Amino acid sequence: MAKLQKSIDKRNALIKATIELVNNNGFHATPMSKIAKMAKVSPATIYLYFENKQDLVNKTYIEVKAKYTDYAFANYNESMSVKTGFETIWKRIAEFKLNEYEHAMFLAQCDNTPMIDEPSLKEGIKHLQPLLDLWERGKQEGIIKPVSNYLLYAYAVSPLSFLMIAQKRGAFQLDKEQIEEAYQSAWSSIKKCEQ
Amino acid sequence: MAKLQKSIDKRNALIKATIELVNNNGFHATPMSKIAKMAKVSPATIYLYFENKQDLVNKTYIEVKAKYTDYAFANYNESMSVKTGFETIWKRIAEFKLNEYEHAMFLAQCDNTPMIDEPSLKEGIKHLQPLLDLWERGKQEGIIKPVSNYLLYAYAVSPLSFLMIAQKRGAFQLDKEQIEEAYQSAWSSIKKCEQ
DNA sequence: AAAAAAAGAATGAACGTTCATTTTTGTCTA
DNA sequence: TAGACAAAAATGAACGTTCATTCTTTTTTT
Repeated sequence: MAKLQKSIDKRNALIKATIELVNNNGFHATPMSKIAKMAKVSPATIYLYFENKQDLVNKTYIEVKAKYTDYAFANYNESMSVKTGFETIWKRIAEFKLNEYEHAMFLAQCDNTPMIDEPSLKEGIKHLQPLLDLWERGKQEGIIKPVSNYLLYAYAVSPLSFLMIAQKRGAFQLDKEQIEEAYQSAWSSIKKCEQ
Repeated sequence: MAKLQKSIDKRNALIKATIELVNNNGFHATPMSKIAKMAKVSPATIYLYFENKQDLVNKTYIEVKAKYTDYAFANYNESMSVKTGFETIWKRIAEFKLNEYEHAMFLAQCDNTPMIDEPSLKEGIKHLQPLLDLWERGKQEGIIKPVSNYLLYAYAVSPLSFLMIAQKRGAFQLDKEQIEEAYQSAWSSIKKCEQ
């Protein structure tokens, strides 16, 4: 067990270093040698855990995406009403983007860049399924606008990415009240009018 | 004039090649030699027009950003009402993101990556000023929600970036009706309630 | 024919990856 | 239980390649 434990620690250190360095310098400007140094490991050791640099960054993406969605759905269960369920998920997503912004920034970079290969991007999308299922239910119940889930996501969730980046750049600071207001705006955007 | 003309053509070809290659491969995977080849120019020639690779990509960013905002404000003038002005600008932004998506994708990558240096990012932001001015006027007139311009942008404009990327990835297709609906959603998000 | 622009080849540095070797871990034997 | 030994893990140095940039020469322009 000691052996396995040690390995997992190193793997985690490599993933952590990758996130931090890619966030600060971008994929192109983070050499394997720097990742190794930050993880306190020899460059050669990386290749015991990952096939190559692309594999390292793909796996990092998938792990961070899983972390994101675990976080988002932590307080949610399917017996909730559509409205409560959405509020629960949305607020967790907001919390993640604003508190765990190292991870959120990394995802934003991956999602706007040809950094990650297609299969890994596909893999990452799967994790959002519970939110899509909730919306489908909402549409059937006549509570949610009968439009594509892409539109719902764009209206209600994607603004949080913009706010996270503006906040991270120090442009302004979000407080509790603004988050509540942003939530109301998100819900208004996706709920069926005048129910 | 012939000399200058020729130079501008080459410069434009270099900028165009940079956009296309960075879009497809990312900054890290587009060597100067490929940019040169696509622009039908020797690698050494690039250095007659730009200081170095970073300068090339910075200048490309600023040019594309200027193109974006010129496009966005083309039909707008300050004598319009707040509501009409916003609709005019918003629809042009939508058009740009969906039709000129090569340029829009490039901007998205720049804005989510440490690819562009800080001064050039700052330079690029300036161009949005007319929209911010319009919002300030709207707040004074009691038409627009009295909240930070960052929030207004997040609610009303940033969803378009998400939709552009989804569309570009072939995930789904936006039609006229959905754009109109997205506009209504955007306007609802920023207008002061129940005026 | 001088000056400017452009070209291709050359250069040196940096990078991803691999190789040969050492260190650590875990197991088996006496 | 001590010690030997095989397997696994880890390492630092080395390799070959690629890249941004520069140098020298050629072509074009005026």
